Order: sequence, then structure tokens, then C-alpha cells
Amino acid sequence: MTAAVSVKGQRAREAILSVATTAFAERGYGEVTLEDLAAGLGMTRSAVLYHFGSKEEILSEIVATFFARLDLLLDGARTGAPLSAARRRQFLTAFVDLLCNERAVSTLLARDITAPTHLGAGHQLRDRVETFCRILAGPDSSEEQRLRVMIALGGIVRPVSTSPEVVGLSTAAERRILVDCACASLRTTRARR
Amino acid sequence: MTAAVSVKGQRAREAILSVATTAFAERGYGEVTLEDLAAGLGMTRSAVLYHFGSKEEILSEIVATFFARLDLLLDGARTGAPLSAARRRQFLTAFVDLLCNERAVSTLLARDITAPTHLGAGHQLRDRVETFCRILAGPDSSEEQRLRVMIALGGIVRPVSTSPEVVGLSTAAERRILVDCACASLRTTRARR
DNA sequence: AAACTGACTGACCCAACGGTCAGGAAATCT
DNA sequence: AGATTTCCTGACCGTTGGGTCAGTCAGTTT
Repeated sequence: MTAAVSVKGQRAREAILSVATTAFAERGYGEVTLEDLAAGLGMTRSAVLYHFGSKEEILSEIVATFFARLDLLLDGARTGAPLSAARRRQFLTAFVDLLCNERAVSTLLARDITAPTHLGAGHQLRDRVETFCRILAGPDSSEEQRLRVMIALGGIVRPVSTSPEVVGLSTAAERRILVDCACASLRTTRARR
Repeated sequence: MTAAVSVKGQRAREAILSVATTAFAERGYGEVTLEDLAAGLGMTRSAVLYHFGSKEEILSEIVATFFARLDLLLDGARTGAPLSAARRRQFLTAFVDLLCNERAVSTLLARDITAPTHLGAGHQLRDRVETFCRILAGPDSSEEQRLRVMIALGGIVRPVSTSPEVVGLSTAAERRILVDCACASLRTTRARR
């Protein structure tokens, strides 16, 4: 059958996805043209469009695979009751690791969270933020608790979506700091000195 | 003389700036067309272009006035030595207030911090982040200190650039939480229980 | 009343960009 | 060998959107 061919085809698709992901993350979806992608891959615009029917389809696939992984994590942590401190740490650590591994996608999505941008990525994203709140603050979350979740989230997402030469985040120690700060933000008991 | 006229002209400019600011914040600079702005103002594209030479000029002015206010704050806090805890609190409170008052502009800039977007706003922004680091971590900042500043910044900026119906931030109590969490993130002494 | 100015319109231009399509080369199947 | 499929190219098309420009018109100046 067409095993070898489809593998080659798959390879091309993956190459496109890879280039597109970093390009979208660096300059934003709207600022990247199909021409740019093609140039970065040594092919023509038409070739790119052969593998993906449209520019949006590329973004769609990038976002979908990321969300698949994120949902795996979210579904695993979603319980009725609020998490224990230990499990919360564990959850946040896994979350930070995911974002760091998918740093480009995280960056690209971070830009869209406020705006109802292309293919409803913004909407999907806000859904996950919602379940994030439920996991970390419980379903009976107070206003303050929800705010604290947003702060914790921001303290993680922003550094991750900063360029690696500025922030790094390759070592476990650095990632641990992210988790520590997130945990601190979630603590309601005001430990002011 | 043409005092009355220029006042009217000024009024039109301000109206454009106002509409543009919220539009850019909500949907992103690239997604907003001059047509959109004109429609929201009850005038034509040409009228908008009469007051501002180009679309970029509108953004430029929005960003410039914001930066002017931000720089006022930053220059006031820039000292050689690291800030005392009290002054740090004071500085962060002023910062949070500024962002909340200029929430739309903050949102719009938050999107651009990673990308080298239009008129070098990204570049200018990274400059301020840099001085932010110097103020909060001192000029001799360690890697960890810098990371903590980024976390604190993210914990402030992200909630601010979330839509008001989700986060609010109108009360002093809420803003205080932002400051508290930022301070907690900056504390190096790990107060783990 | 004539000249001027500030505010605005409508028509036009043009470059960029996403997407289509007919075709062609190379590999694979029959 | 011939047919078919995969992968890709180059040319073309349509739309969108920023910017220009000549002209209009109300109000002001002189």
C-alpha cells in the first residue's frame, strides 16, 4: 500500500506544523503568511496548501493536539472536592512541565486568550481556564479564590511565553519556582509579615 | 483664531483614540480595520485618516501616552539600591492602579510583549520590563530574582488583561490581592510549610 | 462678497495574501 | 508498459484593506 508515501506525506505535514508553530508563536498567527511558512520549508505556498487545505487548518491542528494533551492533564485532576496541597503541587508541576514542553504553542495561545480570535481558540481556551478554576478553587469558588487562580495562572503562563533567552526554564529548579509562586498565590491565608 | 475649531478637531481625535483603544484591546491591532473604527465612530475611513495620517499613527499615540505615564512611575522608583519592602509595596500598588486605569492599553500591550510587532512596541515594552527588573531585583539581579520578577509581573498583567466581567478589579481589595501575590512571588526566602 | 480653512466624502489605486486550478514529474500499482 | 496516485509547481483570481486625491461644503476671516 501507500505506507512509504503516506509516511513521507506525514513527514511533510509534521515539518509544516513545526515551522508554523514557532512562526505563529514568535510573530502571531495573523502576521505569518503562507509565503513565510513555505520559504522556511523550502517549498512553495501551493505545496503547503496541498498538505493542509488552508492556513487555518494548520493552526487548528496545532491547537487541537495541544488541547488534547492539556485535557488529559485536566481530566486527571478534576475531582469533586478541592485538591489537597500535595496533589495541587503535583498538578501544577505537571502543568508547568506541559507548558514548557509545548512552549511555542503556549506562547501562541497566550496571545489569544483575551481576544476571540481565529477558529474560536480563544473560546476553547477560556473553557480550560474555567475548569482550571474549578480544579484549583473548587466549584464553590469565591471571587477572591478565582482571582487568585488567575494570578497563579498568569505567573506561570507569562514567563513561559517569554522568549527562552530571557527566561530559560530549562532546569527543574526554575520550574519549581514557578510552582512555588503559584502555590503561594493560591494561599488565602494572608501571611504578611 | 481657530481655537474653537481646533478644539473640535481635538475632540474628534480623542474619540478616535478612545474607540481604537478598546477595539485594539479586544480584537488585536491587526484584526481591526480602519473601516471598523470609522463605523464605530459614524464617519468614513477617510475621515479617520484625515485626523491621523495612518493606522499605525493611531496605535503610536495610544502607546506613547501610556508609556509616558508608565515612565513617570518607573523613573520615580528607579534608585540605585534595591527598594525596601514598604516602598516596593507602594511601587507595585501604583503600578497596579495604573494598569487598571489603562486597562485596555495594558491588554493591547500584553499581547505584543512576546512578538516584535508594529512600531516596535514590543521592543519598547521589553525595555520597561528590563527597568522593572532593575527596580525590583536590583542591578545585580540573580537569575532567580529575574525569574521572580517575571512571575510577579505575569501575576499582575494577566488578570488585568482579562475581560472585566471575568475578573473585575474595580475594588481596592482586589487590587491589594494582586499586590500581595506579587510581593509573595518576589520573596526569595522560601516559606514553605 | 470673496478668499480661505478645517472637516469630511467618494472614488480610485495598489499591494498583499489566501486560495484555486491545470498541469507535470516521479514513484507505485496492475 | 500503461494507469494511477502522490506530491508539487506556476499562473491566475478575488478579496481585503491601507492609503491617496480631487472635490465639496460649512463656517470663518477680511
